[in-house]
Amino acid sequence: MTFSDGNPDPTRQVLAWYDRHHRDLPWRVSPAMAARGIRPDPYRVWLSEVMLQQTTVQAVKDYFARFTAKWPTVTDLARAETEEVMKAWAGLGYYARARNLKKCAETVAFEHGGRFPETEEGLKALPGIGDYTAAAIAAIAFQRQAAVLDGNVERVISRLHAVDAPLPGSKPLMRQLVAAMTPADRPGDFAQAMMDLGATICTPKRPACALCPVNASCKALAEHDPERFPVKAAKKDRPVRLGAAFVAVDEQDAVFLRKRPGHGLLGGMTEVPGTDWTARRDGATGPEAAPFAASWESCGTVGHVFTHFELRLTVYRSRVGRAATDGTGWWEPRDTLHDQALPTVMRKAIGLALPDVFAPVAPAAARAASR
DNA sequence: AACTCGTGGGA
DNA sequence: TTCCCAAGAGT
Repeated sequence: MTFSDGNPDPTRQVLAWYDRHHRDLPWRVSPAMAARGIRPDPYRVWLSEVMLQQTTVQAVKDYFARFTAKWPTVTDLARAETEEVMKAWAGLGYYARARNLKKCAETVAFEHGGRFPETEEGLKALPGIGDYTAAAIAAIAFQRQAAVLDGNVERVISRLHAVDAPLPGSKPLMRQLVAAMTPADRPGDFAQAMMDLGATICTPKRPACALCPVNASCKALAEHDPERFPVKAAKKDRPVRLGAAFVAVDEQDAVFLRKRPGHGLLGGMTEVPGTDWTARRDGATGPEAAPFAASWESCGTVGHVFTHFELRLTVYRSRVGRAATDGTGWWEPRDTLHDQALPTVMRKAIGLALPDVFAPVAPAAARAASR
């Protein structure tokens, strides 16, 4: 089949490329299996899609394996303790995803009889499932002709059509362009093909256009500057915030931990006591800011980069009796410390205070941050 | 519509 | 070193 301009149908070119060059991923049903009518488990599709939100395939693989081993079905996950889910998610980031994951599992298990809705609209009504994830599950798990638009597809589409309008404003246009390409017969394979193409060929820098199945149709390549796309709005600067963290250790090497509020930054995760993180350079980051009196000893500073600010956290350590602490937390034995729902920044802080508990994380970055 | 929300890896 | 960014969602 050819179009009037003489180029092959880009949709079929993309699918044919996917048949040969698709990535093998733990949550994926290969195109050969899909052709034989094998359908992926909607639970595994959903879990992988949520984990992959703004997160690399490499980072997701281990977490996906642990989650599916521990909770093989959505009902298993729905019955789990929320704290156990937060512990299993610790280190993956964007912790609202874990809270919504649990809520979504409960809704599916207890209000939908353990089955996921099969339409985009039904899926999007669930917590943690937005435009992209709803379309991806509908297409991949339920063979619905849904237009799947993620960062990879945005790059491929914006280059194919040389979309000059900047993201995110150009998203509706791009969704329309994807919808026009999405086939009725293999919508799930097509979505995954476009994402694989964006991840392996149509890359942000130095795309391998010579290997691209749709290079003959690509307007950006014809203009000799594919890297110009997608055009994006200017990003804001990342301010620095300062704070202090206090690692209290008792006679048995247990560490005093607290639970953060269930919403906002690192919501629902575990922490060591500390100050607020403020932009003020004259803010209290010394031992006088500690939640309880002790002979606090400075351990140095850890740096940590969040999405919209950079943190420099001064870390203090003290050996204290259990009676010295307030009632806002608990004492966690050092043997079970690494199983807690501690986000990476807290592991860095504890690692600086107690190098034999957590290996110091990213020492180079920590040194840079302390300057 | 513009902010908030993590982390690690690659160039 | 610094920057970018990776299968985005919620508010």
